[in-house]
Amino acid sequence: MTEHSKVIEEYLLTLYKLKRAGEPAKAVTLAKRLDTSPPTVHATILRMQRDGLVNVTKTKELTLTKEGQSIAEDIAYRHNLSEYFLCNTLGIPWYEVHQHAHLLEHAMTPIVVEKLAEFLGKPEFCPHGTPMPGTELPENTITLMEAQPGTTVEVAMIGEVLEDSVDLMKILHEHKVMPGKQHKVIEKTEVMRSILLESKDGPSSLPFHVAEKIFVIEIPKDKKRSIQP
Amino acid sequence: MTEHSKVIEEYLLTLYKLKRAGEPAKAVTLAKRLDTSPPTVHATILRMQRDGLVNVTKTKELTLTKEGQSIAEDIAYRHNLSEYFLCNTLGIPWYEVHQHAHLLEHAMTPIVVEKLAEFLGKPEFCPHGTPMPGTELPENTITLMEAQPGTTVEVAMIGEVLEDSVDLMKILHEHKVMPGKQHKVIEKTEVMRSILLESKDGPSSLPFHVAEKIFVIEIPKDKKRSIQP
DNA sequence: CATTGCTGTTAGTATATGCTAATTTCAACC
DNA sequence: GGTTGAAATTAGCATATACTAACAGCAATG
Repeated sequence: MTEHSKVIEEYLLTLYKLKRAGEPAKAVTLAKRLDTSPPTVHATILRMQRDGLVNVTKTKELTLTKEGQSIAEDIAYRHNLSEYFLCNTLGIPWYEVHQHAHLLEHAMTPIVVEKLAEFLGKPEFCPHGTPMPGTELPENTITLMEAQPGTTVEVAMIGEVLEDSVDLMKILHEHKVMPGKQHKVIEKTEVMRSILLESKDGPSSLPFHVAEKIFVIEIPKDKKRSIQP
Repeated sequence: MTEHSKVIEEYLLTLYKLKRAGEPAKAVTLAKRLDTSPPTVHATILRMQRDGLVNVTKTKELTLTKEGQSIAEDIAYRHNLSEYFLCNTLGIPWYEVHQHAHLLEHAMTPIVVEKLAEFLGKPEFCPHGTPMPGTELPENTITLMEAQPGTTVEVAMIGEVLEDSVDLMKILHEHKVMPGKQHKVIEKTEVMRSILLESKDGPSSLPFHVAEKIFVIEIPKDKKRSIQP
């Protein structure tokens, strides 16, 4: 497990997240996510292949090798741990921590990771609800898109894709669409392509493409507010 | 104050530390400290000149520009703050924190720096006793080389040059030659080129080249143990 | 004054990372 | 089957960072 450059670590992490989200792990997707040109991505992938980090299938799908996977999980862990620290220890708002963690994740030695994890009490989820590698979301987790109008749901995780837009994150925050909060699904309107929610903090409207990336757990009616005070 | 690469930040920090230590800020020195070849240093300095970070005098001395100085102080602050955090919050031994901070110092956004400083209570010294930029050691600080046999001194700072050798740092730790600890100067032998110390934890012998980099404060006889329990 | 030796500099390379423009490939669609 | 369009790739280039080998400059020393 040699050390790799920041760039390579970014590629690995992005591939890892794409796979997690069930999105196609192709070169174009990487290019879009990383905001780099396709030729650059191409060249970088060649180096990663050479170094045994990824494989390319006949259909041009990118798959992480054992080693690539292992490194990616490591980076994801450092990222989530950093976010947890920034939010819970330093008090940086949960919707802002992503960008800061983005730098820290490449600058932590194994000892720092270990000591930080101990200090934080070995958290299993980052402030956006993303489980650390090795941990999973509850079985009954669905996306907000799949939630039926009339039901009440508790937010479990804000999809990582959404984290890139601080503006959007801030709005989610203002509407208390955040892990642990409960919302009632009012309606899903195809015309507006958005979902209307209501919580004790007021109503919210989320476009479909956002709702797709928000993961929730349906709360049985008789257990409502069991978690949320 | 544009962002600069890790490499450039390293050069700036090294120049800053050289100047602090009163050592010649020349290209060769940089090459040795950074363990890179002279041609590489040469080329990098050209870029730094181009970018308004350093000036080169006729005698080939390197001086930081206003901007270079300002960035260097920033990095030094991030470094010292990181060390303080790693040592006091995470419990990593003081003689090991340098290497870890070396990575973190380039990965902290201004907000993280600010929040971390608040969290730590705005410390003024790192675990090695190095003052944060803007803070100074007491006026009466001398090097251990200058301390007279027979006097008792309290360690104020372990020179940053020494931090690079973990082995040496560990020995200093084992002999309790660390900030805040008091030692009696027994003798300074020219033949052995070393200084003999004694503290309640036992005797120590430090070679001159190390003693030169250890900064102490002479403790008046009647005030001995006023600080150390 | 000439030699020695450190320091700085030039020349020549290499690699990682980035770009644009142009070309190829390939599947999907008419 | 041929066309079209997205995706991949190639060509050509630029910059930052590294190296070794070779050479230049200059001060100290004999």
